[in-house]
Amino acid sequence: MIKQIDGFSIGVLSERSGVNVETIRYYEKIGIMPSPVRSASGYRVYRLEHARRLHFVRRGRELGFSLDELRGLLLVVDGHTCSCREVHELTVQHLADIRQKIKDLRRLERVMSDMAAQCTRDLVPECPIIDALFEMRPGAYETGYARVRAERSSKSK
Amino acid sequence: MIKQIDGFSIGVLSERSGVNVETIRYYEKIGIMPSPVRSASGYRVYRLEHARRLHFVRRGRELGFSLDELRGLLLVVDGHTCSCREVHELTVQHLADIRQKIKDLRRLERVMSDMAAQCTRDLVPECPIIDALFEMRPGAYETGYARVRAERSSKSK
DNA sequence: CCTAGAGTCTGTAGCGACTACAGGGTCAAG
DNA sequence: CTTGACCCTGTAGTCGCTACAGACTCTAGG
Repeated sequence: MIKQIDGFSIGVLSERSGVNVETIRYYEKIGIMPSPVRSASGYRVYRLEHARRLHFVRRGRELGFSLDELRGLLLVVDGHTCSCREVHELTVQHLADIRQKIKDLRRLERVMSDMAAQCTRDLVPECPIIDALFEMRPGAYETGYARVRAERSSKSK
Repeated sequence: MIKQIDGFSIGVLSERSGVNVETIRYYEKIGIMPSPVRSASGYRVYRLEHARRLHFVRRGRELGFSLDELRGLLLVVDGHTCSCREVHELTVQHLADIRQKIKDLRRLERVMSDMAAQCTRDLVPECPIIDALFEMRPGAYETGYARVRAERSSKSK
């Protein structure tokens, strides 16, 4: 049975939470983590509540919340002003972002695997991957610019 | 029929490529884009080859290549030292990264949507989303740290 | 008791990939 | 000749850390 009596150092907190020592100090500096009590020699002394909070932050980061979003969530946590609706909204928005990102990455995956598949590896001097990167897909970037360009060109002619 | 006679300004290149003016200058500074000829008044004068190259870079960025990776690809492009194998390797590695990212995001999506679904929105004072963030999943972070922590704790006892 | 090594402190600078000014010069239209 | 859009350089800011430098403190071994 391990007795964790009172406080522990930043190094222990770091190991316990898996968050880098420097990162913990950084979190303190930007107000994500509260300034803990200091020992006589100026060392930070943490308690279980800090570990709990830091775990919350780490978990939130893993789930892709920005530190700013976490700050908001922590306000809810701290102030018991549990405006559950806001939290829910943030979560749903975040979820939508994730789904969009997945969609984008899937499209990307398709393009990349096509590119890789076309490569014959050293058989021809031309590289289809390089070519694919150079290739202009019409309509991709010309949604708004083509017109402006045409105007410009005819004007400057 | 539009005649693009000779050179064009950074603004035109920006519109044409969809890359920010500042970003183009930044690319020049870090050696991704070559320094173009200057007009008498010091304005950058670009040519089609620049547009082509910038398009390449933009496309690569869209596909998630880092500027450093693109630098490598551009070396291949420039030096005709088309070591196709390297390009292919880079692409395959990149593809693997993308697939991993998709996997991670899917897991994330599941967790997030579970969290959102559990939320009863203002019915109870406890917020299941917040709770979920606080919740310690055993085994998630304790792969390497638990042992170390146990050692430390028993040592420092 | 002394010393070596590990841990901690503050503060600053760096990363990637930009973006946003500030404070100037230039150019074309009216 | 003025106005406004464009361009120039250079620097500082963004996000979320990470990596020092240079100093202090603590602990275990000899």
